Amino acid sequence: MAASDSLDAPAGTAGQLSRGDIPVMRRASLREQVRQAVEELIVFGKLAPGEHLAEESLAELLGVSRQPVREALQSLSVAGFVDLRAGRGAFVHEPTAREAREVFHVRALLESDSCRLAAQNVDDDGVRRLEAIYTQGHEASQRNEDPRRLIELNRAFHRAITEIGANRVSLALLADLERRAGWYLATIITNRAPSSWAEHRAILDAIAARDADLAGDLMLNHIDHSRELLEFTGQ
Amino acid sequence: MAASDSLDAPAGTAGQLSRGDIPVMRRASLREQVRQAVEELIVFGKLAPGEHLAEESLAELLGVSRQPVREALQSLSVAGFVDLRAGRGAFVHEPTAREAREVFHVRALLESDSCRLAAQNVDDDGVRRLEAIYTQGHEASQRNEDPRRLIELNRAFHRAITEIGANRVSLALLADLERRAGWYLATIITNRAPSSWAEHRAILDAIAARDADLAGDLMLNHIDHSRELLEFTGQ
DNA sequence: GTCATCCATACTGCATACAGTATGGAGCGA
DNA sequence: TCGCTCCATACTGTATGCAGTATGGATGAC
Repeated sequence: MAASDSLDAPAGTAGQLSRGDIPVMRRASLREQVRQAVEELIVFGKLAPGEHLAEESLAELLGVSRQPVREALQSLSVAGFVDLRAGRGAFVHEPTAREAREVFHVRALLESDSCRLAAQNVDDDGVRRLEAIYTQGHEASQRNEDPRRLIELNRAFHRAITEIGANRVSLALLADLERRAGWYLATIITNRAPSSWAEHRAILDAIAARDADLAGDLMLNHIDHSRELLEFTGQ
Repeated sequence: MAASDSLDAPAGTAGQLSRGDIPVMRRASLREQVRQAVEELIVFGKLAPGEHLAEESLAELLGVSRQPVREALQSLSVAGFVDLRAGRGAFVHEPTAREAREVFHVRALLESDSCRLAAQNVDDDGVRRLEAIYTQGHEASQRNEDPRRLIELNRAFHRAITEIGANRVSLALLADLERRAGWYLATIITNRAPSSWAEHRAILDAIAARDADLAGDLMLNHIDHSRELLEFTGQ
């Protein structure tokens, strides 16, 4: 890391340091902390779909004033976790099976494209990074480790590909879609497909071979295939 | 419309009316009005990229308090029109050529998919609606009408297809992307391709024939093709 | 003249205050 | 018993107040 290099240098030659090289713990804004807290409450089911989120009571619960709570709720509204009814306030969004399918569909589109881009942009270092995650995931999967770890590794693999694809707009959209998808998985989706590391292997090979079309098609099938295995409650 | 039907009915039988059938002018919230006002100021170049948007002065300019301005700025930040720097406030976002390309790319992806869905979902009424817009656009284009009307018709055609495609998640994302794209077109893009109604004709035919794959491919080429004709300033 | 330090300024982020409105139930009449 | 009206309540939307911090220029040291 550049910062530690500079720290190793003799005192007085710290001029190489640039802004942010030595970050200090800067507490995130209250509205951001509130946002994360409320999102977790929703994702973990502590706040049920349809529930009215009164600003005052939420503020008291979290030990802050209404203001940051308001702003957090508006942000969560954009992300699809709550609905704002004019004059009524915020209510926990009630996801439908249709909506879940749509989110997964769009996610498949964007990830497939990112995968295509990744195959075009990837360098040897990127391939090594993917290999490392794949090995971890493959082994963890075969050893039947903790499901949460498996999910985490699965996400890591997908995110790494998206980052190599390097379309920041797509990256930002996918971040939101993934969090929504995670919520759906935790609530209205009763049965999820196991992540297939055999398919991941094929995708990785296509990327390593810089075969963009193949990589994109494989990823599309990979996600759409798993989507068909999902079972939705309701609708 | 259901409302007028009911209004034609004899007095006293108004029980058929349901919520919202007779909407009254309900002023949008201040934060929403501020949001739109500031977005227009940015899109029309009244506020230059990089400019600092101080809450107080904006509030005074618009005749409201800081509160709705704050909330509007946060909303505009999510939409990509302003950047929020912690402790510094809001600055008009400075779009790059790369970012513009990425937005157009993602837009092409989503619209192409919507087009595919449209070809699967469309009914005869939908085809007629597209035909009507096409005819208008084609003729207006041949008569070389006001560029703003041409742009409007072009948008109408694309939006109609997206609506027939009926993926609401995609629809919402595209609405945002289109507004960003409009801004880029107005600022950093110096030369835009004329909308091709010949290509629109082919897309419409594919939808009418319910040929989803062809429709999707045509739309992808249509947008990606026009993207290549764009010339960007900077970067 | 150059550089570091200090401070006045301006503005954000959060808290509080106030006015207006949606809502559900009590009360009243049929 | 049923339905309408009216009102108390609770909560949102907006305004204002206050404390903390980033910034740029003035001031002084070298």
